[in-house]
Amino acid sequence: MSPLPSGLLGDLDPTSDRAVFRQIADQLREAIDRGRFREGEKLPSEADLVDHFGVSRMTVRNAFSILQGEGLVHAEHGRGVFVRPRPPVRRLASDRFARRHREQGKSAFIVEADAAGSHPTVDSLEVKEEKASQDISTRLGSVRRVLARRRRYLLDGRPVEFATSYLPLDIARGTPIAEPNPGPGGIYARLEELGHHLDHFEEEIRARMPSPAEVKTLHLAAGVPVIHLIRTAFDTGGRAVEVCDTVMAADAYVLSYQLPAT
Amino acid sequence: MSPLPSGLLGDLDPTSDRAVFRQIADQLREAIDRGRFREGEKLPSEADLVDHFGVSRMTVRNAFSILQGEGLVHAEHGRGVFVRPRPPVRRLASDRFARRHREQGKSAFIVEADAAGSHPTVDSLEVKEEKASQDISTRLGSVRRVLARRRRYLLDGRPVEFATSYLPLDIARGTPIAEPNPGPGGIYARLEELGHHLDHFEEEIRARMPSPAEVKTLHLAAGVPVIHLIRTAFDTGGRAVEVCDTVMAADAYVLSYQLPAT
DNA sequence: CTCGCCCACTCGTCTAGATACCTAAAGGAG
DNA sequence: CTCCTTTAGGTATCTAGACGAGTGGGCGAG
Repeated sequence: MSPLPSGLLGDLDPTSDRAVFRQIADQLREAIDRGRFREGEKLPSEADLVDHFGVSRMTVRNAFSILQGEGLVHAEHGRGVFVRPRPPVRRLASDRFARRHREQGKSAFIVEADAAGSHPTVDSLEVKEEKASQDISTRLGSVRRVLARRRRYLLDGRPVEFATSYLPLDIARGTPIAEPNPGPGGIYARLEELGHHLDHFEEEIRARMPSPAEVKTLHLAAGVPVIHLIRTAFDTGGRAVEVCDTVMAADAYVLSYQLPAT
Repeated sequence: MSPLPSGLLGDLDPTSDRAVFRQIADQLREAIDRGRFREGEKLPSEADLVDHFGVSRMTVRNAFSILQGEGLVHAEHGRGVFVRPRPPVRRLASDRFARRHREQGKSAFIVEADAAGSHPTVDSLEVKEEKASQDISTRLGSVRRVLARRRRYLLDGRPVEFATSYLPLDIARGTPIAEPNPGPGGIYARLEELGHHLDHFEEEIRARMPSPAEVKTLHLAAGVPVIHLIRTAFDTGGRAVEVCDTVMAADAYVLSYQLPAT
């Protein structure tokens, strides 16, 4: 219960219209922005702040809850509240599905993570046939049932992405694509071997807060949104041959695209 | 203080490990997902839920606070808590900067919004020379000062996007680009007229929770992330001629890109 | 020295109020 | 009829305290 170092945080302004817990949140936010507290560093405990500001504990907790919602800090039960470190991000370039990257033998995720010096893992593999949702059916051109390939990607043990690929049964059934491990180069390599020469991809990107299930699967901290990416692969005949639905921890990714100016 | 319609919400499970306020949040979330409460509809008041579940008010508020963080509901002081309606989204296609779209005379934003039947506005215009931040300087190739063009875009009165364009002074100073209204086709049209023939754009996309300033500028509800897009325009000589830093309300946008498979 | 236990510290959850302020509708004064 | 006041029903903020439970260090037993 050592008192706060004086000067670290200021006083409240009783004349202000701003609610006390917001003022406290503002002070902490500013201290973090100014680098007074570094990444991973422990903030003053709730009890410290109760003493320093002379408010009740709920008020302090309200302040912390604001900062958590902003993704600035995270609380650890029994330890304290910490400045949330910015994890290393994974950059996705727009040429990541270029044919030349498929010749290697490993999946794009593994190759890329190895190059970045991280330790990649893939788990939660599930491959099965199922009924297509309305949305997937529309994107694939009115198919009823699809082959679904689900998997989760981890970097250095941290889950960062959860993806499901959907393929029409007439394309995928009975091929290596329906196997848990589709072989070198991934399913895009298999699709081309099967005569579905890929022409282009379309990607749709949204960002939103995660559902409770996504929080669990991706071990998301409070205040971390997800990037929801839906990619459709088209063959040279203009047919949609695959839809991949991906949910990514937003703090782990930067997406990068090149657009022609023509 | 009319009692809740029975059957709308269930009971608590006292044997569950799950905290009471989470159980309440779960029930409300499920009721919303199942369509028991529609978009814009008012949820039971805090007092109703206090009575129904036999808990204290703080517990109910905690439950609401979870749902707010998920972007599912929003509270209106003195009115109630409402299911947050999903606003119409603006789709950004990857060909939105194609040269053919520039010949029209109006800015891309206006044309597109008119086509979608919304009422577009642009405000908060500011054009001035300033010192380049480290990041902007790097992207533009070590320039010290830049012309900054700031503006905010609104759809039907709702702010959806806040953007700043940065251009090297040797390109922009003294040209229509330095005017508040750069003329038909926007600054990309002017750049081409000035001999900077555009070759391609690079876009970097991140998603995160907004800063307090962004919440204010974009009138963001709780639980709405922002999409942060940084676009760099390159001329045919490979020089970066503009960087545009855009912050978008994530619930108002779907980004769409086409990637070649080659 | 090592292991296990205890205790201090810390956040998590919940209660039971009090006061403030906002909104909307009803009702009364003009 | 119009406008203002009242009032009921909402959320916003804050207090004071209780108990639960995870963490980690210190200390004593072996």
